Amino acid sequence: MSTVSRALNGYGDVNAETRRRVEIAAQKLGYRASYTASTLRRSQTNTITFMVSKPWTKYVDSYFLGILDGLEMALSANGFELQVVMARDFDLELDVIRQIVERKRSDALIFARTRPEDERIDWLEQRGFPFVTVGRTLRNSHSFVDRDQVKLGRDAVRRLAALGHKRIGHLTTPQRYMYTHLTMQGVREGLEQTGLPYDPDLNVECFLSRSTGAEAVTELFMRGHKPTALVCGNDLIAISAMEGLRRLGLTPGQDVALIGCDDIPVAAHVRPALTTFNLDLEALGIRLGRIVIAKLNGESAQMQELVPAPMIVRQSDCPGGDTDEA
Amino acid sequence: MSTVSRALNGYGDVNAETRRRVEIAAQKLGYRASYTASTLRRSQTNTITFMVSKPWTKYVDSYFLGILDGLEMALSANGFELQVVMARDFDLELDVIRQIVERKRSDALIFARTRPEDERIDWLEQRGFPFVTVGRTLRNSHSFVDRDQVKLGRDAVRRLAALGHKRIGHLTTPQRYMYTHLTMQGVREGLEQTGLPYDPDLNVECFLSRSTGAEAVTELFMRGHKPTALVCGNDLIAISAMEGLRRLGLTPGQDVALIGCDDIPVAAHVRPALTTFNLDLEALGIRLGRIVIAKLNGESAQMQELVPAPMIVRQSDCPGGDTDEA
DNA sequence: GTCAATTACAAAATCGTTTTTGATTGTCGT
DNA sequence: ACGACAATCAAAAACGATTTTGTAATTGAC
Repeated sequence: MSTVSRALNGYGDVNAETRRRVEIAAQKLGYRASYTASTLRRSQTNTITFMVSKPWTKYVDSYFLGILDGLEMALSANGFELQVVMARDFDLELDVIRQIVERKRSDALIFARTRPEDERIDWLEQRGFPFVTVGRTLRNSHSFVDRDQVKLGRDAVRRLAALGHKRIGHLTTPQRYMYTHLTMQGVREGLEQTGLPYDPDLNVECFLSRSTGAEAVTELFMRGHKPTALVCGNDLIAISAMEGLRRLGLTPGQDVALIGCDDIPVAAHVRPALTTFNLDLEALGIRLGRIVIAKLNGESAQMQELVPAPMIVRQSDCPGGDTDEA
Repeated sequence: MSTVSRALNGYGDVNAETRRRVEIAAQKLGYRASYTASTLRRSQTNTITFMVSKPWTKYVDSYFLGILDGLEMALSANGFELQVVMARDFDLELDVIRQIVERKRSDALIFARTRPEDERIDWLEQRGFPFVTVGRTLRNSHSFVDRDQVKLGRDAVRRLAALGHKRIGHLTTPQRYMYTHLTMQGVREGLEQTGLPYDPDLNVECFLSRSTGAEAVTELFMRGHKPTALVCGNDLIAISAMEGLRRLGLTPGQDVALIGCDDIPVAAHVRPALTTFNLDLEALGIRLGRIVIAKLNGESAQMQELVPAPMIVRQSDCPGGDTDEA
């Protein structure tokens, strides 16, 4: 029995001939070690858990799936299995985490959509349970992978400014999330660098769970500060904003420039084709996997990586008619 | 020890006072039964596994996530946990399934994207492992939930025919999948019912993993059979097809009518707004969960449910200029 | 008051592995 | 020829729960 175990797990102390015999017997009998029993004995699950949070419904589109794709690749290459669990509501997130950690269901945890102050991170740090996040927090005391949101915001504004725009609106993602704040910071920096004034009234917060870009545009124009360009927190917001502009009798990509974010599949196919920021989600997932594995191998240092988000220029970012002077 | 177990699991044979003491002690110590040990002893995992298959990358958008949302709801309400695993490639699907079944990681399996002849189903049926699929097969010998694809294809054609179209193209999803064949059957039935001839040359197969609608349109028009309307296997194909039509100098929703499928979030925001078929993925997930639970409770009958897919009429299905007679 | 039944808890067996410890055999050097 | 050592394998302990079986105290019936 013990010999079989050692043979199948490739340990020493077992004759080559014996090992072979064990292997063909296992093959013939269709024997595989019970995952449960194995996990119980060696106290590690060989499983990494990715928690996907609300709102993760169809509106977030590709975001999680892309990451998971890369992550699975990195993990399975190292003998780990990827498990995905979902928290149906914000309130349930911590419960889900506790369930996993306290019942010892996983070796490490990964989750995205970090908040500026994130209780999930506090809780995990306190217990010393290994985890990595997609996204930063205010403290940044942990390991993470993130897109360079600040640069992204800066780049968007600088491009629009270079095209001659003077009043640049920002349809932001929910301020609950840290990445929104980083983007906003980038936008401010971009304005500063190009000598444009920062006007908080040009920001409107949108939801992730509904296409609220159109409403945001209406709101923005009703306030009276008519922007000639819009930085949009994601592509869906941008596409919905186009709709809102049309309702106001404006032509998106002609009267008002738009820049989206994420480069979802339809971004290239809408009219005008959306200028946006791409992100190699799969690569991000792979990095995530590498960091987790390093952590489980005893690497105790914080590993923090920022990945670039290149701009994909299409047609929606038209030159800016400066309506004040023109 | 045994008393503690029975107290915490709510069994009899334990004094109310003792139970209370156990509970507060557990609370104070933060004790939770190890999932692994518990699973080993009672030989059931209380976990249902959903396998998501290739291509499941960003192009499939919301499909899986919507189902998972509903499924999680149904399962957690019954004390089951949902686990998601991914097969990175078609070849790996069976391996993943074997891994789960043979290593006893899960009580039941769910997966989508069934094929006309599906070896996964054969394998599972042979071992008697509980499973439910999203989608049918040629034999339909198992439990499933599916959208009424035939009716969907029929409805699409009938609507277009009623609008005066005589040559209706079909940009199909990959023929590898069963649902594609069912839709095609529906399209044929629709043509029959409206007295239109069926011309296989008006079908073009598209990919899920890339936006190939535009190429398909080019192909179709190069063949010489210029359709005045297009039934598209999914919304992304439809939106990409619009692009292809424009390249040919045609105006989608005016020169050529389009009907998509799935009602992805942007469908309402593109120009022309896409007429498509909706599907309540969450409800589908809930049904899925109910069936699985019934199966685990010893229900041995095949449970097969078809859910309707209502048409969402927007602007892309314009009246048909019949170019032959006009 | 005696015996059976009930209640409440404790002890021991069990689930299927992995790991530790123990035992047997053979080899080698001196 | 003897002990040391290596190579193999077998036996037993351990992982942390649940379930079965056992036991003591209490209750109830006659």
